[in-house]
Amino acid sequence: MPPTVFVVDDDPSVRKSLERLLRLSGFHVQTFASAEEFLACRPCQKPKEPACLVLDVRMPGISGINLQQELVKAGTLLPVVFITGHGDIPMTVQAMKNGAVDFLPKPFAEEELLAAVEQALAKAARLHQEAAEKAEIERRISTLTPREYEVFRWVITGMLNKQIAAELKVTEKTVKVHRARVMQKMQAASVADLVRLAEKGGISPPRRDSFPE
Amino acid sequence: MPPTVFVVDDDPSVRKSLERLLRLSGFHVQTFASAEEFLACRPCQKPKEPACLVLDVRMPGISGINLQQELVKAGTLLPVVFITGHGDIPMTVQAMKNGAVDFLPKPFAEEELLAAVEQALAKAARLHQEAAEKAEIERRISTLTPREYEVFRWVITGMLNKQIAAELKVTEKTVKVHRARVMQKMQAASVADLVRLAEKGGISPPRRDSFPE
DNA sequence: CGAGCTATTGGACCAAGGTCCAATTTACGG
DNA sequence: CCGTAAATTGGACCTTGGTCCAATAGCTCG
Repeated sequence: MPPTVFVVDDDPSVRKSLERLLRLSGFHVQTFASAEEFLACRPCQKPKEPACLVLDVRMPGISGINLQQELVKAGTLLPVVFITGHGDIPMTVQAMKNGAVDFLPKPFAEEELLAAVEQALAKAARLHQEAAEKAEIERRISTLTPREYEVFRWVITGMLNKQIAAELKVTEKTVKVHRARVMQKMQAASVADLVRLAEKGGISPPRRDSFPE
Repeated sequence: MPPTVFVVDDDPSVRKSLERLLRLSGFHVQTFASAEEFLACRPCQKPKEPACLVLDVRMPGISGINLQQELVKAGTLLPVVFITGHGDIPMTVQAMKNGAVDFLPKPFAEEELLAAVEQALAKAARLHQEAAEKAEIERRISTLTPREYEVFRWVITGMLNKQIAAELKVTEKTVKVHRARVMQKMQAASVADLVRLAEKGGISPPRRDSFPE
């Protein structure tokens, strides 16, 4: 199935020609006449397949820049390619700071847009991949009991079972049990794996209770 | 000691006023009349302290954009704040894609420039920190003998000594010795530490020789 | 050629990790 | 009030990892 390109532009003729161009290039296209209309389409903002957004900067109502900001704030991983007839430099800077893939002033060559869209879709694929991995890791973490989670965080600091036991004020035996469950649930074959999973999952090491020195 | 701000602009009056503004704001300032002049200053491109570059886009000879590109290619970690009198959107996009912190069309408010410079210096501090860490890790890795390096790469995959020994076609004993040296030289207290050092140092796991299945 | 570094291995020993068995206590929801 | 899940602990046993000792062989550099 071809990747989807969303197009948001208030000018019907632009929508029409963009849709035609993109379809002929093999993409699935969905157009919207305004930012509001796009926002109304919930599934569009968290597509299951990699997708990207071709967005007009200047539109009645919510501007393209504002729409992008909203999407970023919402954590939507939808790379944006801006097109504009009347853009200025501060606007461009803002858009790029917010992670836009490209910012094309009209008129632009068709190849320019297509290149930008390709790049945006490539980025979308990367983001999707990373998000999926992170989600899977977080899913596994969510199956840990509170105690197991504690042990998990200590283990990835490289501490010995004995030390962790002292930290949690339990016996080494208990730590071993929890630790084994953590390895199982996280599907890690070694401490090395566990450390990598923790890094990707953004797990911070705990701060110690006791001060040995 | 205050951080340094490099200023490159062909207009003497701009240099003068920028230098004055930045000095009054507490920065150490060094000005250049052209990209060539800046490039001639070798130490400026790899400063020991965090620094940043305020750069005019349009200049005779090498343009600001090209200078930035050269610096990026050379791996210089010098955040750039662009200023320009006659910039256009494609130029802005290019500059931002190359990692510019900001792109200010003249005339701009003094506060705008100062804010951008502050941000650039903050970024410089981060980059410096990261580069220093990476350099230190690479220094440690460079002290490893070839064999130790091999063992290092296998250890961080989480393999057992026995398995590594089979992989290298030596006895488990030998692996233990190398492994101990690796831990020493890398200054790692645990496998968890070692894995993190490897990640930061960009060490890739080796591909296996033998196929157990 | 001898000095020094590297790679290799052996033995002995202890500490630590992992696993199988089973058990008790606590807390929460139906 | 009972069943389930979580947390805790014990014992026995084996595998691994880490460390101390010492030794041999190949190699390169003065």
